[in-house]
Amino acid sequence: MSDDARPRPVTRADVARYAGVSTAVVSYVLNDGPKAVAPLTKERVLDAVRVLGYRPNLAARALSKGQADMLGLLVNDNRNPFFAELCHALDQASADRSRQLLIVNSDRRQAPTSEQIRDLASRQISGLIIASVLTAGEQALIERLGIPSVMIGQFGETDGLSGVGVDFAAGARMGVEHLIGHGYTDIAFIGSAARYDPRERGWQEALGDAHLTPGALVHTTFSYQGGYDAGRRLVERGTLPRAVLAASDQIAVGLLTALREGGVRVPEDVAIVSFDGTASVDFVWPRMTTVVQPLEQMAETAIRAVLDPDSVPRYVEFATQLRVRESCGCTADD
Amino acid sequence: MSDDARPRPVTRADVARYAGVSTAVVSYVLNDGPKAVAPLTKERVLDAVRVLGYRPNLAARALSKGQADMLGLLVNDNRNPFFAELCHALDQASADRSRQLLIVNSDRRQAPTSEQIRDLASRQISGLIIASVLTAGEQALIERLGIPSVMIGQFGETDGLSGVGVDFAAGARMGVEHLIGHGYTDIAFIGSAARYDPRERGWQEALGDAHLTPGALVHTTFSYQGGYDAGRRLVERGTLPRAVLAASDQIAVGLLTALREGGVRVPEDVAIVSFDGTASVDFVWPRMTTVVQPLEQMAETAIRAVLDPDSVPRYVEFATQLRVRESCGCTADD
DNA sequence: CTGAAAGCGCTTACAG
DNA sequence: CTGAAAGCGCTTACAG
Repeated sequence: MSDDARPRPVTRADVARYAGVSTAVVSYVLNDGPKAVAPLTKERVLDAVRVLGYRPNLAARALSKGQADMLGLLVNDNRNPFFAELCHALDQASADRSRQLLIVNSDRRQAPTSEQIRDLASRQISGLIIASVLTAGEQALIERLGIPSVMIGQFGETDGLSGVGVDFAAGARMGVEHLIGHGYTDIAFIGSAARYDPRERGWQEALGDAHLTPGALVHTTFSYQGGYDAGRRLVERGTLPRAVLAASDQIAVGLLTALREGGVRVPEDVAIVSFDGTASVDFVWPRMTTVVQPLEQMAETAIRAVLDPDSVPRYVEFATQLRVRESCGCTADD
Repeated sequence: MSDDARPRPVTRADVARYAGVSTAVVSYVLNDGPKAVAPLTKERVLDAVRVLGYRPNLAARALSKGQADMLGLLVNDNRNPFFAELCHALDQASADRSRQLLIVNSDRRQAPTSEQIRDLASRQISGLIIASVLTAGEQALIERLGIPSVMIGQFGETDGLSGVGVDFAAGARMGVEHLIGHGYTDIAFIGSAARYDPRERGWQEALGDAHLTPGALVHTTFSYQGGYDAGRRLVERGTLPRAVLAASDQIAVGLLTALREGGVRVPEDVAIVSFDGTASVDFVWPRMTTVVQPLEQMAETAIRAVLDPDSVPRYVEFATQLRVRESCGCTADD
């Protein structure tokens, strides 16, 4: 229905008139403050609200309070399965706190991130969650605007902003140690070189502790295509590692495709452990053993960090968990 | 940075004072109307805006205009790859029209869809895009609220609301005809029974036209798990079809996993064509031949339908396109 | 072409 | 415990 004839909406004044009180009292009732209201008056007001089907105009409320009940989320691309799950978890966590999440893809055409940040600010958002990599200038802008904000899923602490993440290095160690437990000694790492990745360090350390020499180190992009390209390179090189730790599920899936295409069997020829624990890798074949990030908890913590900063440490790091499937060489009934 | 000390923001009054004009003139300049402004005055205002770094308070604007520059999107679960791509396309199309998209997952805990619709309305959204199945009551609510709205990606026309979709039946026919072209005669369909699916009809018709008897018809849910379950059933039954049309990419991926797990080769034993054309199925092995929905065009049209209803027919149906890969039996260099 | 002013629907300090 | 009133930052009909 594309009819523009909106019915005149019920306003607070209507409710006040119906209940025989002032609009202030209606506010006191609806907001549970800042003044107390006599029980009977309260009943009358709630009744009026019910009868008239009243809903506060949230734009008016936002103007009046100088703050909307919306939270911004900056994400590079919501289609990436990991970030899709993160968006979903954050949306749920926001809703649990009666906030609407404004998801902004920072890969939008012709929209510099700094513009998007300013736009969110002009919408009076009461907090900002950042799930994409920012420049120093963008971080400074956020601080200048004074928006409570938190980075989620990034590496380690960031000077200006508070953050929620996982112990990437420990997670990677866990993955590599599992591969070592299978008896593999030639274990490669496929990840990104864009920034220093603690997963790479975890891989190295686990191998060092086991007195193994590091296998191939392949740098690529965080995408299916990146994993695929890395896999092709390994296949063409002719010397395949016995096992691989992939820095993300997407890389692992691309790798898997390249290996199969090259006639390489997984896990018989090359075993894989990936990172993230998205649902999608439970439906590839062989099913992927993966280091799981606790997204729900991370999301819940991030929302709290933004709405109630003092209740959360400046940097919160969660532990990961290994979800064992078949890509590592375990069998379904291990 | 979780500091709540927001700097006092620059308001329209500041700009007016700096430029030596009234706030009305500032509005005329910024909104290009409704009154004309002398070129020199305009320059002075724009200068003031630049110097002061002024950004309009969008909550105030929304209150004043009775309409926010935001569009709502109702989607069942943004993690589903197809809907993730749809969200992304709609986000981009909204941004192209200077609107912010408010994505609402209708699978939120304890949040009836009708409440979510009312909530969006109270935020003064100027339009609603619906990518999930609504009850009659929910549709009626939307009409009652008078929000311009459009359904996207659903089956055929819906009485009340306008819509944008694809010709599902023709797409399915195209997929089945491709399989027939490979010489397969035993072609199954895996889809959902929740509502009548035109893809099922397209499958039947294509077979009928080729004088083939329909293969197995398997009803399941639209998910990886649904496809997996359907695949297991086929494998356990022992009589595999020679080819399958899957009603969605997710179903196809789940099916693929179940088949491989059962030692069935794709496409040598069972060929698959799927529906949707999401990016993810280009990175399974074998890569999936799929019927592609033109999401960008659909998204752009849906946004237009909501912002400028008269420029778009009440129901717009796009054609699909076959993306040929290897799961159907074609070889990489076909 | 420009401005003074009312109004959008809330919140909240202030007074009673 | 309740209310009259100012104010949030815009837009826009009205007057000049």
